[in-house]
Amino acid sequence: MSHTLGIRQAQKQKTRQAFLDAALGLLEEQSLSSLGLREVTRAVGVAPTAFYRHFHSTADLGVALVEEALGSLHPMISGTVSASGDSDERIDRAVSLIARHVREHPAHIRFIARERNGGVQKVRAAIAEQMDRFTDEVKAELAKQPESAGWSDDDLLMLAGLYVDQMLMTASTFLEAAPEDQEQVAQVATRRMRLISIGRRHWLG
Amino acid sequence: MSHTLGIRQAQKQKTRQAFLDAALGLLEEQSLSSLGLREVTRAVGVAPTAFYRHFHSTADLGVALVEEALGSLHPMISGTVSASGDSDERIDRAVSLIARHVREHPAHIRFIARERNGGVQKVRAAIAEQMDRFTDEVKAELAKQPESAGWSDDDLLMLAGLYVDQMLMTASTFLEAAPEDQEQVAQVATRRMRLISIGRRHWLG
DNA sequence: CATTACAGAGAACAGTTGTTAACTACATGG
DNA sequence: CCATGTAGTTAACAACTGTTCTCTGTAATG
Repeated sequence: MSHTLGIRQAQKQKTRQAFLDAALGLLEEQSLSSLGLREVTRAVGVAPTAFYRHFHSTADLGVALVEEALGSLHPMISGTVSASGDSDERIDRAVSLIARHVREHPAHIRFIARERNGGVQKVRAAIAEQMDRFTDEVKAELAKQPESAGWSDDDLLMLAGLYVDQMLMTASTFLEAAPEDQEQVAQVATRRMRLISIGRRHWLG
Repeated sequence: MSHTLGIRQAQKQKTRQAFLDAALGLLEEQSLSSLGLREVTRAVGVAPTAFYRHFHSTADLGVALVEEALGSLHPMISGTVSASGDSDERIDRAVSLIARHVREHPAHIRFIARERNGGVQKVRAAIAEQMDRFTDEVKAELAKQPESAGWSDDDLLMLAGLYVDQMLMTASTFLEAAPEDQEQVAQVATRRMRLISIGRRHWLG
């Protein structure tokens, strides 16, 4: 299917990745709508014009970052929902999975949380689309569980959305909390999830 | 207490308000971190240097906007929690209060939702502080209700935070939804709140 | 081996940015 | 009524922005 690509395309992808990495770094202290093209090329160590070989605009770069960031989030979310064990164990595992992901990819989380409501329409749309995708997957996973017997599609979607939003908010809270507060953030997040799970158990009837 | 202030200070406050209004308008299509000082003065119709008579920087302007936006949100939140009637009636009323607030102050909601995780540290901090204030008030209101008998302080705070976050997210969703989708957004938000309320009822024991 | 495609460099453009200093007009307080 | 304080103006600054056009080196192609 995909054979080893020539040293030319390889170098190009390498540079492109350097753009993404540099941008992600710069976006820790600002929003995408204030990210300048020259700023990025300077950080990469390349001429301003080289930017155009890879992206039409910084908004385009942002859309590419959405793919990367939410791509890395994908396995985390699946792992979160499909864990085995009883409800409390599943929740604990989910929260610590989130905590780990934030530790390993802080810039990705920051970017998504920031630009989800950010000033660049195309990026907001890209994030919304991917999050809808996630929600659908979570919904499918939830549907498999015995607790979901008798649930309508709409209600399952509602619950899945609630979980997904909660996960992103939890991740973002981890990100901004000082190291010594991480444990408390985890506890509050756990109790939130637990309350939602209880609501789920008593939803019908 | 506050007698009529001189025509001089009155004019100053008027100009200051013009800055806030203009900025809020400009921020519908960008984030605070990309808002330029000259951009704002141009929109107000005033010389760039006049800006410094009112704010140190655009970040400062942002902090002032937080006060204004969350000040307008304040009565809405109180009204939301302290409504009378049974649980479902209260939820319906809360959701339509939110919908109305979004209709009347869209720019405020957009600003808060956008800058809550935005690129300007001082503004993020100001929003977090005010939201914590709100959460405390909601917690106090919840504590008065009979359903909260036997609840610990920590759990009440957890629940209050869950409600507050949910309200802001609902508001932001209303904002981005097309007019014809507003009703469905309201329904999903209602069901989310209902599920949380059910979780609340069965939290103990 | 000759030709082509193309990633990146370099220079230049008009327009923008934040900040400074010295100014003007005028409401206010003594 | 005069002296003072101050909201807003004007002009100028160096630095920065996105974009265009031209050029160079070299991997890929036949």
